[in-house]
Amino acid sequence: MSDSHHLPDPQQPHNHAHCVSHALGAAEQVCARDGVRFTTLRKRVLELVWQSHKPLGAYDILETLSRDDGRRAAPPTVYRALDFLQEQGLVHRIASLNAFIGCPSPEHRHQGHFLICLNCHIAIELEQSGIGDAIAEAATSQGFTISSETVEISGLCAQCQAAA
Amino acid sequence: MSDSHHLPDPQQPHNHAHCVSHALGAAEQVCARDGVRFTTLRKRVLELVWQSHKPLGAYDILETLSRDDGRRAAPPTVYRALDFLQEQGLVHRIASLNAFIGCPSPEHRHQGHFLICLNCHIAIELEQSGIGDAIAEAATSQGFTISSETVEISGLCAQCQAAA
DNA sequence: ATTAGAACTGTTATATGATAACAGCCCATT
DNA sequence: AATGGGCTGTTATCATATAACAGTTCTAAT
Repeated sequence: MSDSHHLPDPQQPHNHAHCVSHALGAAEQVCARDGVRFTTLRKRVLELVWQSHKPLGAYDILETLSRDDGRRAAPPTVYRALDFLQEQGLVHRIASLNAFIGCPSPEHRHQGHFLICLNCHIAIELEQSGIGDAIAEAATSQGFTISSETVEISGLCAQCQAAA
Repeated sequence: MSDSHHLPDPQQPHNHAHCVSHALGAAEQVCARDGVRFTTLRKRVLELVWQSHKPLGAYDILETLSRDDGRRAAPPTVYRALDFLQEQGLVHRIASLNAFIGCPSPEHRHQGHFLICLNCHIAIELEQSGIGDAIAEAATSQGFTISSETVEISGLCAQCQAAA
């Protein structure tokens, strides 16, 4: 499967089913490549995370899961699936929101850098931004070795500004 | 009071009392300038946050406060003080740790960018790093208007690497 | 096919972080 | 000295996350 086509801009109206199927397909591939199990539960949780481009709380996922199954799921069920998905780079955690969002390009491991709209709540992952370089440079200048980065920029997206 | 002298490197041994008195002095000034009340409680909380260069949890502060007073303080007491201190730019919140750290230069309002050591837990605020510019550029290119930034880099500081 | 071990999921209980709502106090201005 | 706004105390509760252990399912090796 090729990834050379562009994914749609999350802010624009688009056929979101494509986003979901792309994400699930990419996830299958990543898990197969890495020899880890993409179980039904993990797939369901990833699918729920991808229900929109808005970061989703673990308890929101839990509630949907519980509703779908008719019985009460417990937090560890969801957190373990989310832990797995994070380890595989299939979802990112947004620390400033205590929430999770699907990664649009999980085939290469990376830290997510996000623009998060305070109005529509959509989070856009920056893919080629120069932020990583600036961070690497700052760290190097202090003799600091990076193991993970949290970069979350909140504000107003272009669409919401135009609407206001 | 002049701020033209350099503050000590938090990672190096230093007379930490200077850090604390500098921070409290700066806080007095900022509050006077902005016409807000630097009450005893707010001062105590700021002092506790400055007890080290490690981000400190709200409940850690609460516990110390309770111990000092002999009676049980309640969470809102601390959270309200922390909210105030954040609004004045006197402390920053570290989202990835659910913790708070004193700002070394509160006289000019800014977002903190941090290097956080996973070993010694010291957080170093980057002051002139180019990260802000890279973020501004990325945001502009997307038509995004920034209202706040969370930049938290975790890894190993120079001292801890040398020690290992 | 069988089975033993590892990995995954279920379940209960609890830890940890943060806020809502209201009462009472303090203090600056009149 | 009165008054009103801002600060603090207090109780209750919500929100997020994890520990610990039991039971189930899958995989790999026989």
